[in-house]
Amino acid sequence: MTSTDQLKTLGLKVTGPRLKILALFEQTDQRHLTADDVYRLLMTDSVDVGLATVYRVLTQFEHAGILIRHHFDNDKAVYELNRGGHHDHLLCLQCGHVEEFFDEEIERRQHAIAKKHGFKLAEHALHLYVECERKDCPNRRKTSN
Amino acid sequence: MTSTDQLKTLGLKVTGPRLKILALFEQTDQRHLTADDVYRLLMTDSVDVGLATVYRVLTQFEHAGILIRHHFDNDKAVYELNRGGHHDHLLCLQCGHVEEFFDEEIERRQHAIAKKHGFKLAEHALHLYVECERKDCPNRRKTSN
DNA sequence: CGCGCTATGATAGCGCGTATCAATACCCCA
DNA sequence: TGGGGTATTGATACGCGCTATCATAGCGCG
Repeated sequence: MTSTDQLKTLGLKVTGPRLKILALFEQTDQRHLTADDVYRLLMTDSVDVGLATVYRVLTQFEHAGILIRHHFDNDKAVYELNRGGHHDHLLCLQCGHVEEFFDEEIERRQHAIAKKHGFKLAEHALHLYVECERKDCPNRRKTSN
Repeated sequence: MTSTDQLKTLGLKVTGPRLKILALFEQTDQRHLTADDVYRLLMTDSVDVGLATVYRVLTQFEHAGILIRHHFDNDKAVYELNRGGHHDHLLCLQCGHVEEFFDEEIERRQHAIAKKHGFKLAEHALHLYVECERKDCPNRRKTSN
């Protein structure tokens, strides 16, 4: 399915900015991008999109299920393409490197815990903050600045 | 140990605002307070403390280990008294009710996962967002507004 | 008690994100 | 294919949580 069809299917009008932003997430090797990252990357590609539009499109894509939003413990939200498989995140405190993982048992216990407390689990956030053992942390910073 | 001694031990000058804020956390039944919560509660007790001081004291207390700071998925940070036992949080999406839990097995697996990926676990955040089954959610909102 | 130095309070500033609103671009239909 | 109605865009003002600034106040040591 083309990006155009994808947007139509979701009931979103097919516009330049939306196509450009979607293409960006599909092409870049950066899995996790902030709104500002997106804005800058578009700029460097000489694609002229307003910052407000970037924010709007990102939230629309999130509601449409195309993107997933995360709030790692810094102040900016990051978005990643929703490829379907749920996972949690492991983040290096030194360099900001992000890695993904999934643990069946943890997922199971989360549901059990919620149930034990009399609630129904709706969603969860599990962030493991780690430190690279090496001083010269090999990973590049993920989010700019 | 008195609050005064506690502050001295930590190398913090014993001042009115610091004593008042510490007393607040020790007395209130609200385990999790935002900076604004603290500010308002002091106001209603006719204790005149500037908002800037509230923010400063909270971060000082956090660094000193008296308080623990959490960023639940809303925009404001909340603080709770550090009573020593580590725990994670379960939050009702409807009413903002906060409950605490601890799961030995999840803790264990978190360390194992970090290790498997070649990192050393420094800290973690695990938030379970749940929904009260009942429409008339019985729990009061925890953070004001 | 008095002095030095830190803490405080009022307020300006900052960063991320959202609301506003006129101008634009998409899409439908003739 | 082109015109018109409506959703989208972009520039910018605003909101909110929090921090920086700086003159004044108050803690505590001698």
